[in-house]
Amino acid sequence: MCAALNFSANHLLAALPDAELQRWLPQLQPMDLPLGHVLYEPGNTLSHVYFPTTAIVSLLYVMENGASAEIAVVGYEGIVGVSLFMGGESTPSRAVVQSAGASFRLKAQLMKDEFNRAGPVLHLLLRYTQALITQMSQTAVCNRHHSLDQQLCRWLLLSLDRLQGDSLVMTQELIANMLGVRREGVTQGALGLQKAGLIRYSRGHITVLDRPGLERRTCECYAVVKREYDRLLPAHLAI
Amino acid sequence: MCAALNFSANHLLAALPDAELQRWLPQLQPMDLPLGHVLYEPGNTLSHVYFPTTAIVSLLYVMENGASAEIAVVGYEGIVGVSLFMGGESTPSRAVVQSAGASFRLKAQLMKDEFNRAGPVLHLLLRYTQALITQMSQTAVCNRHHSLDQQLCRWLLLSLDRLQGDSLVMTQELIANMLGVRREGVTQGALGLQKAGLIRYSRGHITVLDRPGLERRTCECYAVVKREYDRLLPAHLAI
DNA sequence: CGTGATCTGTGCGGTATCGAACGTACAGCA
DNA sequence: TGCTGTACGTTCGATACCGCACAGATCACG
Repeated sequence: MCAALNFSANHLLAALPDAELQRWLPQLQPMDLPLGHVLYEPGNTLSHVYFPTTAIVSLLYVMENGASAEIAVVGYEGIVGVSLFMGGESTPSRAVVQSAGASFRLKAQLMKDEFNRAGPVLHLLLRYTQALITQMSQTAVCNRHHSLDQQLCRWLLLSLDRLQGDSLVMTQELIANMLGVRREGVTQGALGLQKAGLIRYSRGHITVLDRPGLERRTCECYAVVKREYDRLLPAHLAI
Repeated sequence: MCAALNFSANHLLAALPDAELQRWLPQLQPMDLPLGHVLYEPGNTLSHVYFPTTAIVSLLYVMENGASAEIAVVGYEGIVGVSLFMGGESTPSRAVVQSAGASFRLKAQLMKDEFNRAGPVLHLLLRYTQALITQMSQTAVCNRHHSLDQQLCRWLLLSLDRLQGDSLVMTQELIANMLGVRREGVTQGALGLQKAGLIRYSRGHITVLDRPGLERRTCECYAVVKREYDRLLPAHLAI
């Protein structure tokens, strides 16, 4: 089956017990997410939650002066819209599609009802939320202490983990927006990585050539987040 | 009644419905938290959760090289140990008492049992957790984009909100640890604030003289977090 | 096949923060 | 009264990143 239409390509959906799955299936609405599509805006009440399968979504904070910073990234391992079941219904951040692809979505009320059954769904979603919290915390630490170069590696690895294959469609300008740095800074960093033979890129297409090399070059933040995702959302959730 | 022994000095405890409160009361153990006391270490399973009343607790990440960064701060409005009910039982961060004071604590198993009743306690704690998420996200943004000066103001305000009175016991060295900057940087910032007549300090005692002045000088991050706490944990939770 | 738009590379000055070292001042204790 | 430790102030060179300006390079499309 095409991954885009296979609900179990999202690990949270794949981890649902059969009973829940049967209830959800008719309500799960496949939805393609084009690059740059905004899933929610700061302060807006969510109408749906999204379960990416091949898409990647960035949680982004945009400041008053227009500068921005990525807070976390969500792919096939997660769900976009945790604030819905956390009780706030909205957040001060924005969710933008960082890499085009497929997803499923579920109506907000339905998601809340399912969550409030207080069964396995609740615990699954909360464990995911804790993993997300770790990613956000580590982003804060990384922003404080690590070089643009290291952060670029971390960002590439986090994206790579959420993609099939080893190439991503992403301009340096967009990466700069995510990292909250200048485009020129990303150019310098990417040049370094290319000269070191770790990546190859051209006009918005990046291919990772040496993943272990990237892992050696990045800061500890990547490993911390990875380890915590693996711990909280173990392999038996895999497809 | 002395605030330190009044359970309702913690806003989450104060917001408990009567039924829960009666169950909890015999189990709520008052506990003084001295400056620097570590409530949990990264990776360790939590034995208790803490409800600060007059104490302030920092969630801190300590890197491999010893550098550190504060991720969030918890006072009378919150609870230390959300990972317990989120399902992870531990986090990669450390919880340290930033300002000595009182708290109540509850045994981990008890907290989990209460949470799993899936009643008002669950929703209250999850709303608080979302507020905490906002604080962490905003810390990430602030670390990326704002000056040491602005962050110092933000930090002072966040601490002040969690204290009675307008003075705190805190050396510049400790503040530097929290913010993840050099002690000299804090000295410069504090000098500026003192010259501007916003604070007065000497040997580990800081008094805020002009709170509105601090609010004008800080970045938008403080207001964003404050607004979200007010929204998610509204005034009727107040003492 | 050319033209404009997009993406990437480069240079230059400015600034905030770092890292390290050292000087000063106050507080509590013997 | 003086000693000792802790807290705060100052300096200086190094550097990472910013803001701006502009120059190639490649692609999409008419």
